[in-house]
Amino acid sequence: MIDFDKLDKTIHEKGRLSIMTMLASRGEWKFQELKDQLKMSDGNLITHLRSLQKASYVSTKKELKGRKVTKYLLTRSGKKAFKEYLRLLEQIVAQGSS
Amino acid sequence: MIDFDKLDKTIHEKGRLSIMTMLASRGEWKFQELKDQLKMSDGNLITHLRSLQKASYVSTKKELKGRKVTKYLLTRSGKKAFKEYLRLLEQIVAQGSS
DNA sequence: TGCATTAACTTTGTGATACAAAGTTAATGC
DNA sequence: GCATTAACTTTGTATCACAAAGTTAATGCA
Repeated sequence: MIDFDKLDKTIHEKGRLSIMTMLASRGEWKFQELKDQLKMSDGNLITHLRSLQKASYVSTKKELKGRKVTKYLLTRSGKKAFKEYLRLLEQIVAQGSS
Repeated sequence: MIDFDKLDKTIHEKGRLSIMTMLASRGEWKFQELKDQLKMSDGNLITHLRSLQKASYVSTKKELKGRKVTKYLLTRSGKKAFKEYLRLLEQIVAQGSS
């Protein structure tokens, strides 16, 4: 049986899962880009980003030239945790398709 | 981009996802079996089962002979919804592994 | 016959949290 | 100096996961 206890709750939430998926598929995303793509409110998006940062899954890069811009990206441990999470998804897919 | 809005919230919760995965992998499960496997409290388990029933994803079969026993199984639309959910998981895995 | 046991619930309470709306700060360009 | 914009923070609400304890009805045994 699949060990559902291992399913990372920080990642397994629609909003954060979508963020993680985006960050995993392409290196860096601006706050505005994430907001546009995911159609989240500022407050909701930043809150999710904060909890991902708190979990050390996501870090930021500030652009100093020009307008204030913050870019978000996965940390090493964020990549690792997401990979592990995907492993579980694969197991679920395999189990469910049997 | 993956359409995360389509991600079925009724299924996408750890407890209910584990129930759905079990029901998808084998036809029928007794309440007690689910409880033992998933290590959930009575209250928590039945609540999740209820919401799955409310969504018409799960139905029951009562055994009349002997001790009171309730068996749970996926409905046709439960199978369909789960299949659709798995399709999305596959997309996430594909996207995340790229 | 009645009592303990068990399955399958229901009820209740609590704590966590997703989400939106509105306000704040600081920098830019006109 | 004033409007605009990005990136926040704060606040409030509604939902909901989960546990604990209580309820009901049936069984099997003393």
